[in-house]
Amino acid sequence: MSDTPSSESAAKQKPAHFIQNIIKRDLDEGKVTSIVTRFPPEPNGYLHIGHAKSICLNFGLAKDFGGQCNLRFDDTNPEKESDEYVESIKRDVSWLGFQWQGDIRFTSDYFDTLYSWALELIRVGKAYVCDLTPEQAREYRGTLTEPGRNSPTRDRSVEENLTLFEKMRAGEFDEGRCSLRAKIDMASPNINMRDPVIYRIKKVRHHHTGDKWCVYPSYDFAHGQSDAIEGVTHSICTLEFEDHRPLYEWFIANLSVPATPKQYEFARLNLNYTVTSKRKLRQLVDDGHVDGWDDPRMPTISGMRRRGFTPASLRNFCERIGVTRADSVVDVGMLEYCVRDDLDKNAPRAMCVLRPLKVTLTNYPEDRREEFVAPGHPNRDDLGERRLSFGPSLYIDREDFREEANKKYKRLVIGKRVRLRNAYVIEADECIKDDGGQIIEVKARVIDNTIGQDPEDGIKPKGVIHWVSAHDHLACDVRLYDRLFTEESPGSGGKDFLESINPDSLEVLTGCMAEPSLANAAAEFAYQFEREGYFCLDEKYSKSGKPVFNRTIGLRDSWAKIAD
RNA sequence: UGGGGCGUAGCCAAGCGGUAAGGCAGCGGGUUUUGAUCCCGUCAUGCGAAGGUUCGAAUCCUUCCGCCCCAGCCA
Repeated sequence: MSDTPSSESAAKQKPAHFIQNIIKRDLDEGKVTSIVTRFPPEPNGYLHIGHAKSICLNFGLAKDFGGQCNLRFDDTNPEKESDEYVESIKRDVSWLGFQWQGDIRFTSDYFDTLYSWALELIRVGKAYVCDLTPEQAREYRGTLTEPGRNSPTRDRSVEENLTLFEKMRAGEFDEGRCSLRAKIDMASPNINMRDPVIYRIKKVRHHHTGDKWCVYPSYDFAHGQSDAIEGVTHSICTLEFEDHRPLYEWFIANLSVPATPKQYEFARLNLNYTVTSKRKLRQLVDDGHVDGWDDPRMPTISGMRRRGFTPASLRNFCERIGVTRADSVVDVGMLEYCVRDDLDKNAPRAMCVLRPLKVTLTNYPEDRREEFVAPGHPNRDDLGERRLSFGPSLYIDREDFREEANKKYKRLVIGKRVRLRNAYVIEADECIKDDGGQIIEVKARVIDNTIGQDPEDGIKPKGVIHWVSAHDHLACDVRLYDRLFTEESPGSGGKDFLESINPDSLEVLTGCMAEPSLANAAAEFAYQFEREGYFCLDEKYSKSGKPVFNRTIGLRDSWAKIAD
């Protein structure tokens, strides 16, 4: 019996955003009978959190409205593109949980059609071969406040243009020698309409078409027409393309395209303490500030995957931040919340001591061993249970012991008691220091009959700490990550963004000790190390028998505020 | 200083003439063998500003202010 009335769930539903409203209206009015969207990355780098927003939007819309979403590589500039990027993008989209409709598309698959459309434009006198060099073209274009001037070759005959363009295609001209331009309006207040270049010469091998072409269509000439070829109904891009929309529409109106897609723009994602420009991410990689595109500190999809972020958490994040036309900077804390939210619900629990401190139980027989059973998750029986072996010698975290402390400190203190998670309550008697005054061991006593119950004398411990036994644990390393930048907006105020790199964004802990069950950890599988945070195996640095764990994200820590 | 956009809490974001949803963060409290989770409460007499229209304005009008994008043969 379902007791969730649809009205109640409807009341809790997130309100539709402006693009969903546009689609609803188009469907209602019969402008389209079903929708087609597309995610169109250029394969010139790795995908990042900003792309995740676009992916979730485009694939999400198709799902919500029963339409389809294509994956199309917008590969019109062979100089920057490669198969390595194509492969990583395919992997990232799939990993995020989306499946594109049909085969993967490449804009380069449409080069023949695009070329014929260029000829079509020439034949109706709406495109011409321009002999201006790139530098001259810039001068002729005018400025933001001054109109441009017509190219000296703007009025060539159709025949001459056809001949010249064919020669361009045949490789008879050097790069930059000439270009094909749309004949629109050199005085337009919109600079994109001042006779934009639609074909340029690039004698570069293309990752997908090889050496077939030496002229390549520009983004503006390729994008809308490719949308039309695929039957895309709603072509969604970011705000900076807004000024290109009149041009997008001009091509659709002036060419014999099979459909009339419409372009809509939304605000790209910005996150504080993060950079999301391809140029900057590339620089972090190339200059060696990080371990590669998939460094766990990177906001790339591959970096976040290695870090231990889950597809569901990223999708949830994209859902929560909304889709609008207002420039905004989302607090990275929102992302962290989504990651914790998903991991808390799904990650099995385990104990791992990050900074070991030896504890000897003086009243526990030296040769005695016990086994305790602990739940895999405090409120999910389906996650099973694990076995913990207990003995007279243990390790706890250095942070969890103090010789003396005030009442706010709820961990182990001399003369006080603490609960060992899933095991006994113990009481500390003394600690031993080395010559440098460093505490190297704690002597403590087990309080009898405290498994699953409070001490019989009524003196209850205030806190609970995690532990591993000395005789049975797994040695491991742990890599702790902090935000990559120390400033909310790296590189703002004319500074170089590299100046605000956080020198402490990576802390490698060696000699950590985990409970034995962690020996079976697999990459991309999250655990909660109780009281520490969420962790997953790092595939790159782990070796058999010596795992390395990445801290995906720490637990929320209200003690940190009290401790200050 | 041309053109195109955008301004609702610390952050994100609903709202579309009927008297400011929700989430994150924060703060206070409760439960707890994780200082976690969970639960409860609290958080905009005001929507960039000033005028105007109206019984009534975040929503309509006017003016002003601020921020973002555009002068690649990049996307």
